[in-house]
Amino acid sequence: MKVDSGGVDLSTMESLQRQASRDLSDDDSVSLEPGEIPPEELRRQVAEATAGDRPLNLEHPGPRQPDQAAAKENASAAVSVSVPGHFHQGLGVDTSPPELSPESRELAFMQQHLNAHAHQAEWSFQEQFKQLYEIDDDPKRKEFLDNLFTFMQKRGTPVNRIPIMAKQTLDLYQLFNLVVERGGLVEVINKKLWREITKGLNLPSSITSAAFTLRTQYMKYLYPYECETKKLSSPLELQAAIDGNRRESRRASFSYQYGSAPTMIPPQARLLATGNGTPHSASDDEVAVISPHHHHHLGSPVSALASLANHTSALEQLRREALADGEPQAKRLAAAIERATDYMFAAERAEQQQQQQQRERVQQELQQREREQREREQHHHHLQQRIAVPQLPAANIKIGSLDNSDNKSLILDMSSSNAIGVSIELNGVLYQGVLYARNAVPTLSPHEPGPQSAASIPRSNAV
DNA sequence: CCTGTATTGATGTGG
DNA sequence: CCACATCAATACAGG
Repeated sequence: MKVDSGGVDLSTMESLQRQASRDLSDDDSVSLEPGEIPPEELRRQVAEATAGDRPLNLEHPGPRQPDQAAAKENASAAVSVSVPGHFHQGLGVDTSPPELSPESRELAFMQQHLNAHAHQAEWSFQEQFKQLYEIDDDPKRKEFLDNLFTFMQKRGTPVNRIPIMAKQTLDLYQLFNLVVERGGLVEVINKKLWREITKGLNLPSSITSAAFTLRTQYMKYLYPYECETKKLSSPLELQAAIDGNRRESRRASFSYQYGSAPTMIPPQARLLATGNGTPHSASDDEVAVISPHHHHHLGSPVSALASLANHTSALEQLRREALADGEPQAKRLAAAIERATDYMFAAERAEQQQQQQQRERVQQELQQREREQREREQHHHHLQQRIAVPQLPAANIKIGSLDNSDNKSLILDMSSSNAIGVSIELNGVLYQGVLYARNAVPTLSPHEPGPQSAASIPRSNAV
């Protein structure tokens, strides 16, 4: 009934999966306890299923996506062995342990680590990966996916699920190619080339929101990689492109979150998304201290934004709780948090721009001073240091006197990448606590779905 | 059951 | 009318 994307009949896979789910209940060979199946056996089974000879009895249909079988319970055993990087390797060959690239090995390690704590949550993920690898035989696909997943893993936003579109796993490889062919995500948005992309992906036209969905998925799963490997655009350009398309009067959202927090930032906190630039809106009685001396492991704008968004989502939670309170004071607190959030993004963006400029300056200056050795060295050193300034939003953000009328203060300790210490003083009463990131960045926590839940842009993404 | 999240598809809107 | 943005409906997972 469906598309043939890339030479492989996907309907085959569907029926295979359906049958697999049927077999689930009455085949003992796989419904073993986790750990009982020797790796060789698992690999063999995966290979068999992969080769299409016989369905892998590890699936059951999920009501939401009947075609996306996702068996957790019975599949858990297989999971620890079948790491994404392996699937293609095991394709119809199995027998000997596949040669793994260092990346794959790392991935494997991490997955195993993860699975040790989360057998359950992992199968659908594995299944989705398998499908993605199997869409066709193109060796470049394997290479691309390996690189992509490794990259995402390293930057702290591991791909824990494959997006679904039109009841099929979205072919990230194909999507990436199609977009890059057209000059990258920003170009595609600006030139409105989504139609071509959806055609290229054989997506049915019934998905009227295809353009939007593809864009959001791309931003989540592929854009960082595009930035890294193709350097076709910058996040700021992307934001500008999105803003350019945004409809008037609609609520702007801080769309580009780099695979992190959902978009529940209140409208007031979104001046950044409105396009007219600089963070102006903060009232004079607010003070934001942004001190970027916290070194982030990746030091890229990408991770900085992700981290920032993490923090922000926690803040947003706080804000809502305050809002839900109903007390006038709490409401004002909520407003204050909004402004704090606003400030954080503003500051972050400003800082990134600044650093971009610095980098450019560095380039120029380095060329200029080619001859004057001594001076050059000084500058070099100096500028190197400036480059090295980490881009994490802030170690400490302090907003004082948030309201003219009362004495309040909000202090955010963001020195940890996974938690925010929050101290709020309201009329002499001190409220204090720690907000833990819901999507802890590099931590492989069993139930923590990394980017997938976090990065989603779709609507009701309340944290 | 409730909440959070993911996905789909209807509807609205600007060009 | 097309192409896209937005949002409501729906459904699963986990607490």
